[in-house]
Amino acid sequence: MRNGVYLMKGSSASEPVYLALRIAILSGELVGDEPLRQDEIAKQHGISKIPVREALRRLEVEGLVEFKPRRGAFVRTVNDEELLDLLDIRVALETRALELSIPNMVQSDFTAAQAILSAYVKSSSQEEWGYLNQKFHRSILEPCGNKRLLSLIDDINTRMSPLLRMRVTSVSGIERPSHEHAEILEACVVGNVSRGVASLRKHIEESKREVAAQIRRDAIA
Amino acid sequence: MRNGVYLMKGSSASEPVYLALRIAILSGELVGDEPLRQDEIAKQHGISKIPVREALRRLEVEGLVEFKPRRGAFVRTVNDEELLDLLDIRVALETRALELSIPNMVQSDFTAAQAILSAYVKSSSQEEWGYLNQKFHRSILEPCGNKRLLSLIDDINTRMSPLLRMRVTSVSGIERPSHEHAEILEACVVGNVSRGVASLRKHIEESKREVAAQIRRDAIA
DNA sequence: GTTGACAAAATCGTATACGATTTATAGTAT
DNA sequence: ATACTATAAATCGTATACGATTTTGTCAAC
Repeated sequence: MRNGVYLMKGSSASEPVYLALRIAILSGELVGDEPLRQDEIAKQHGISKIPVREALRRLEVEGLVEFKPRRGAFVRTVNDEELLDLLDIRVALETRALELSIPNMVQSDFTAAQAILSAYVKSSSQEEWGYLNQKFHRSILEPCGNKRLLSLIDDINTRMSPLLRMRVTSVSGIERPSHEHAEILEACVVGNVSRGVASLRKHIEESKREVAAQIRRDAIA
Repeated sequence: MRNGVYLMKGSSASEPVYLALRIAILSGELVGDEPLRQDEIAKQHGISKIPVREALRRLEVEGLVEFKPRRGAFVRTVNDEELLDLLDIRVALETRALELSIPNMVQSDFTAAQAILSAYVKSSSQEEWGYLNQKFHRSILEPCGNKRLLSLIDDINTRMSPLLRMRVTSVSGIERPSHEHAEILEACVVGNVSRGVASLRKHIEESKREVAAQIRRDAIA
């Protein structure tokens, strides 16, 4: 637009593209190794390549996109090994967060968490299940008071979500995790840090084993 | 360069700028809230603003740089609160890594770690101390076999280093950490996971308390 | 039908150009 | 001197332009 609007009001044409691409990748709309054509994306958003490239560079750091020299950007394919690695990182971060969180929890935290669990058992769709699951975890970790820790946990979950979607159609049903969630919350209520942490750790490690088993079976089939 | 070299061989003019800026910030050469003038940086590297901006966007995601709308990029000032938050994250990540690492450790890992400890007690400068400290931690965590966990630990340490440089001139001398390091390694050698993890946790938490105490004192003075 | 070579098209990465906005400067009024 | 405009300079963010590289398409040779 040599003549016309030169800039947005709030400045930054890259921000909307960044968010749009991020969602497209995380939702699974854009999948493995798909090339991200800069001109095309630019045209879709009615802008030039420059802010598109900035958005892609940001996604690169987040691990969602990969740049290959002179070949442009691609949706990053993450393998099973990475999924298991990320689950171990989750164990580390979430157990620490819960440890810091429990001493800070108050009555309203318990009721909020309990409400999510109630919705959880009633949930039907796979999608809703995953959403509530994440929400429950967040609800018991939020009181930890460490913002960077919480945002790091979110990052890891974000990175995992496309992987999990591919992997776990129905990893382990709803029975086990549901029971484990109740156990964790129970420990929080009575303020038993070590028991809560142990339960959470077992919960995530069990999920990891389930995923590992599924990967093993897939490898054979 | 309308006439002349249009592109690098290995492609990506942003990479060198990215690395240079990263080092400049982490080394403390560029400090708090300093504006990062795009044209100036571009000229220094003999390139245009475009790759400079891409480098800055990458650093933004890493938390080393902050963009203010229409005002450009600034070196991000990190406060004491963030330093303490990062230390808690370190506890989470390193204890988990050690837990996974100990069962994998072999004789050569022990001797390598011991060698670093020996150099450690002989080290004179503050700088060397910090370097060996980080190296010791890495040496006992590396066998964990989780690449993303290790690189996340590196990231966190990277983020902390400018903060620590400002904060800790000599947090706690060399006596305590040196003793604790030996204790951790001892547990690794005998393969006692829970004792090793407990020692490492105590070690980092003690450091955190030292830093917290220093911050408290500084606030008064 | 496959292979190889070459030309055309697509795509990348970045230099340059330029409107918009912010920051610095100068001049005027209080 | 201080405060307040008005104007100039600096700086930002991005559209456009273009050389370099990669990919695709064509066609002849085998």
